[in-house]
Amino acid sequence: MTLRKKDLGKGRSRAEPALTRQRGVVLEVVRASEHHLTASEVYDAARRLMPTISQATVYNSLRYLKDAGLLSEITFGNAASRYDRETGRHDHAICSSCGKLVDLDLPQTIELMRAASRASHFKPESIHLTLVGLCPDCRSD
Amino acid sequence: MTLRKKDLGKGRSRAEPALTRQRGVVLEVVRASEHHLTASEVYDAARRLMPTISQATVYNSLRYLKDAGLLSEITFGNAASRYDRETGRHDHAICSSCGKLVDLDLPQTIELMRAASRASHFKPESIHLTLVGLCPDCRSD
DNA sequence: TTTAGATTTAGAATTATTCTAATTATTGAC
DNA sequence: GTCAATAATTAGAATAATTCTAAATCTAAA
Repeated sequence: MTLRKKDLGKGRSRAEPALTRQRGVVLEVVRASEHHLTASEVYDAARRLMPTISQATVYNSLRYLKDAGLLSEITFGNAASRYDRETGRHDHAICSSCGKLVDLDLPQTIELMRAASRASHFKPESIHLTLVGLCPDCRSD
Repeated sequence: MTLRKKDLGKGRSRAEPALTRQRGVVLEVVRASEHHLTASEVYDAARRLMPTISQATVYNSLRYLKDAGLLSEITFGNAASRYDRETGRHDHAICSSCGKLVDLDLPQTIELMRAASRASHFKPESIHLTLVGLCPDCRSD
């Protein structure tokens, strides 16, 4: 995926700036965090670096960065999306008690993608696996 | 899970009606549908059977029925929840083009639950697997 | 330097869902 | 059946997450 110019083939070429200052800030915030921030948490942190940045720009930037493959979005249940600096395919575990969300990597998941594709007759694009359970801290309530 | 009386062990027992008329209507609507309705679609259909039912009651009923194990809730991305008459553990496939959502059953998923539990050290409760791809109708756009 | 198109901004709008307070229904006890 | 307690329903307000709008600003290319 190209991040800079886009050749239109005819007429004047379009301006397409790369990472703007605000997008850079949003990316930095996500990259700097140990855990997976919500848009609202990203907004709070970004404002500390750039006090004039707007909420809409944070949302737009998160979408842009996700589409550019520079971060990924995690959704679960009806909770707010969280953003992950990890962009390779991976799985998640979420604590049903405290909400803690961790990344994990199960090589077997990719096999299930093929099995799911066979069973559904869908042309596979991605697979999403989330374990729900009690995290180490919460299992000893 | 008991759906009727609850014995409190001391003092006066609590009133706890079983399936009320409106809950029955909501359950019927979900059971009657081939696909997976959103709360708003359930509300529309339920109103045809019981014109005075309120939006809040539909939400409350869906939650009640889910907790009672009579239907299940499907969430994906930031879209509205969908409700499924299928209550046993199963997986889903969702079309990235038209949004079609289908149930599927992969026996292997349960093994991944154990693997995920081992990798994360979470005490496993449930596992959620969703394939994203192109449905048969959309793969030939 | 000009200009087309992209980006940002503040704030309004939308959507899904939950909450509130008043009313109604149901249960179990008498 | 009547009564009191509790639960459920209702309409509408409130909340939360996200997207949209329209105007202002920036950027890159000509």
